[in-house]
Amino acid sequence: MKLQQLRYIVEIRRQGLNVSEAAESLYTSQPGISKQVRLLEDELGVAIFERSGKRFTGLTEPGRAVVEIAERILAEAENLKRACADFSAGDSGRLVLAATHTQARYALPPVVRDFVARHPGIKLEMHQGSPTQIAEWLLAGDVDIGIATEALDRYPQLITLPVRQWSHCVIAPAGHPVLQAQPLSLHELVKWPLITYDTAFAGRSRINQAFERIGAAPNVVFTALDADVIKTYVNLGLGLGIISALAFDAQRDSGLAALDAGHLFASNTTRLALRRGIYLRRHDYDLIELFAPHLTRRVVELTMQGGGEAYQL
Amino acid sequence: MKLQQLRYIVEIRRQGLNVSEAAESLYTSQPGISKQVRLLEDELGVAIFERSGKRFTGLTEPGRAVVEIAERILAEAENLKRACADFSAGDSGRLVLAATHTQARYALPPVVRDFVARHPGIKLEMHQGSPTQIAEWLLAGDVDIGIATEALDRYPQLITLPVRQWSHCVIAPAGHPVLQAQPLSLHELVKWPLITYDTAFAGRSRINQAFERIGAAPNVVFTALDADVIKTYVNLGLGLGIISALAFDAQRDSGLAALDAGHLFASNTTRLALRRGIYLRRHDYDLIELFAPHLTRRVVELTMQGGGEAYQL
DNA sequence: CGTGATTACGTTTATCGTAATTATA
DNA sequence: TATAATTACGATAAACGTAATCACG
Repeated sequence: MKLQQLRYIVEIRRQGLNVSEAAESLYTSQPGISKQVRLLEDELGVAIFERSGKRFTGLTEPGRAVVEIAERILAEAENLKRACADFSAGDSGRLVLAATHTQARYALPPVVRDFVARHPGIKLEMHQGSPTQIAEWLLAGDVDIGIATEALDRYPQLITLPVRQWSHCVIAPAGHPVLQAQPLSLHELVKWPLITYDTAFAGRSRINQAFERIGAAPNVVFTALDADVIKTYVNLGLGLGIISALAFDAQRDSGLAALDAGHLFASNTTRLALRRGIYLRRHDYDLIELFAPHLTRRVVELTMQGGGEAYQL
Repeated sequence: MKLQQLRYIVEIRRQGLNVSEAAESLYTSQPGISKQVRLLEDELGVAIFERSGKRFTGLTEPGRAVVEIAERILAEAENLKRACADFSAGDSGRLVLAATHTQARYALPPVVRDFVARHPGIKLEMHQGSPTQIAEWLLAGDVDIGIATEALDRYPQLITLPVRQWSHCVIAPAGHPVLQAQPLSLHELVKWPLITYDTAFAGRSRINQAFERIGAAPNVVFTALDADVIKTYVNLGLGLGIISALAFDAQRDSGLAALDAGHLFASNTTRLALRRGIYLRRHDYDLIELFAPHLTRRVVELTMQGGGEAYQL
């Protein structure tokens, strides 16, 4: 059994059981792959692929097991290279971060600033995306560290770690009558047109749940993907905004006033996600700890080997 | 990077950094290994072994990471072969079981009988040992499935699954005055000489805890590794026995009487242990389910991929 | 000096690519 | 008939073993 052979069978499956395409994507010849697959099947004593004549039509039952294990082996081989690159390259390399708007705009800037100051040799890349996009990027190996509030814990192939809890706030133009409401209630909110996040973003699910629980239908006139857009329309007087408390800054948002809404909507947990089983370099640990000081190297290691559910905020 | 090279470095470490011995144990030449190690180090760009001149004196820091990952890769490669052997050989092969006396003597016989009847082609091996021995065997890969009440959950490299709960009973020669005690109490027990398990066997720890909690010192005159020995001495009138309720059978143990002691000592959980990350064959699943019907293939798979702590009895 | 790693070198085997062949949709 | 896998074959390279060399204790 050779690592090369495992690469071949994994790639054949990835390319929809087309050996020719697998050969092309691996920059080798099609007969070479064909032969190695045969040799591997002979050595293992089982057929990996179902064939009708000469075409590959599927994976056999043992083939599914073999490919699954082969993928793990190749992933570990990648880890091995990463680990060595980590040691030999010292403070250089690339770190790819993916985050939602809320995180990228309001939570990460100081972290990124400190990180690049501390690791000038490392190329820090950052991609903004939706929670599900971030999860997909992580699974595909395009991204090292993902940060979001929603969705990440729904992927069993990802390890997630709690970063911090936050709640929502309601924003209104300065002088708006709702600012007199003491205390703020959901029944008060349903009287006004509302502007908030799109579904599956920044705790929108918790907002829906809260209104459902009291049986009232909020008048959501506009939804956006980020708090900046919401603020813009609140400023125009289109309605009240419900945004993450992280996103409001009294100084910068001078024309607006905010009311805490932590008692109205369930709180949210920002989560950091990693692909299960990946090798983390020293910089990865460093960035994680800069962002969430309680997520020390030790905590992260324990969570990764423990299966990913141990740590609680 | 070749699997062979990984085998070489892992074996060198296993043989105490002696390349010549590694070559011997792998039935190959010493210069061959030497060269491949060099090639691997060149490819990875890091030194794996520390050398003083030509002697290997230790692992470098990246070397430790490399060897650790290499071991995982090789373990997965073994799993791959096991998986294929499982499919191609059909109902044949070897299954090695390890259990403590209590389990081997009282819980496993019907399971073993049914298993060999159902899988006549499989060579079922059974080894009796102490809980820590069983754990070590599992870690070394000498044993497929381990069963014990103590110690197994203290090894993070093992996955453990709860099989069933059981409690202790007190046995006495027929006609012994303690049999009149209604209900049986710890204070009653301390009046008599006691015979029970050695430490670290069959829930002895729970027995100690119970007496400590009431601040009384039990008069343990004799300890044994198994209930059969204990019964023998109870029969001789040396004292009362405290044994697993599983181990008492009114018919076979005709000269003895038993009193339930479930209310005196905390109950124990028999656990089944597997090495983390191992590939389980169909027979492995079958034996597990025969022994513990609630541990279906699905439950075991979920526990293994979840990290080993999910399932509760 | 003896143990043990490296270097040198020749044999063998395996890998890969090109070209020809065969089978399926 | 076109697409795609297998077979055939030759060139290249990698792996391995033997023998000789070198370094440390």
